[in-house]
Amino acid sequence: MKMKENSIIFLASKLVANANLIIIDELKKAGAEDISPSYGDIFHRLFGEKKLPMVELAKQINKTKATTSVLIDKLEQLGYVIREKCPNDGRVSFVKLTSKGENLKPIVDRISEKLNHQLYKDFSDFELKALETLLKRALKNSKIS
Amino acid sequence: MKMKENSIIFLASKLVANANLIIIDELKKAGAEDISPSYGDIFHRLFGEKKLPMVELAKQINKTKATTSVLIDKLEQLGYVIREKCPNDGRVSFVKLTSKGENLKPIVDRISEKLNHQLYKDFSDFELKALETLLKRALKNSKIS
DNA sequence: TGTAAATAGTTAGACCTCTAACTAAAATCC
DNA sequence: GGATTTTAGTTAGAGGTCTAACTATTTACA
Repeated sequence: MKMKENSIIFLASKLVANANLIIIDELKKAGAEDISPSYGDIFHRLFGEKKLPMVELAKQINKTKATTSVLIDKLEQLGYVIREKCPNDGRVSFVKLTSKGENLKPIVDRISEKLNHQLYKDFSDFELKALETLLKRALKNSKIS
Repeated sequence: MKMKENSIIFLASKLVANANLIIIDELKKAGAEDISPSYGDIFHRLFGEKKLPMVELAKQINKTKATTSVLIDKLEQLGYVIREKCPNDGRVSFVKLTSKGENLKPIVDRISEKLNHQLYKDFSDFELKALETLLKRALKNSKIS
């Protein structure tokens, strides 16, 4: 049972880092150099004319609302999203994609698919499922009690 | 085979994030509040009177040499490590722990062990091995070609 | 041998992320 | 109904990370 360093965490963090490198690389190839992987997650949640309050978006992308606010600043500057005041609740502002943002959908979808193909190309369905299940269990154990 | 978002990468990154939270928490409890998880990796490589050139250390902890240099600055300021000029090669400076640094070994070891116990508490040896193996394969596939 | 190329390390500037402190609006509750 | 608390969002300041540009030293090669 003994392991040199926390090798699973170590492996996982390297894997995530490499996946991010691939995504950045693909985005660059697709001409979307101003986008970084953090934004991919945001796009995912907003594709399809969805609009989300900042806090809700933050929760979904697993970032603090402060971080999310800054990310949206940047994305708004670049013209990918806009903020829209909620008429019912003066505190809330919705975030939604502009058409420039929606246009990124095919690119993001393709990158996501390509990434899956590359990372798990030699995995059987069973192995893929097993990896997912085991990670989920470790993740559950990692929740702060 | 189709998956909602890259769920494995998503799970992995959440797992790593949670593990880091746990580590930070434990370090705080142990009174080493000035240390963050990035440093844990550095300590691991240096425990036991080892001395490493900056570039070699950077490679081992999977960071750029620029980042490593800054991290070592901080650690040197705090008195955990020192730089030592190499007599044979004027370009290299070794990094090594001070006694204050070496004293952290039991704490870091205990945290690492505790983390393992928590994350994989309900894993059989087989499952643990499987997770490691599958991650290694995905990691290998993720290498930029 | 002497110039060019490679290597070790640092610094500057940028980006993502966090926590803490703040403003503004809404909900709660005597 | 008015004071308190909660909630949404932003801003400021800090830390970790990166790339690019730089210095200094060493190696290579012609």
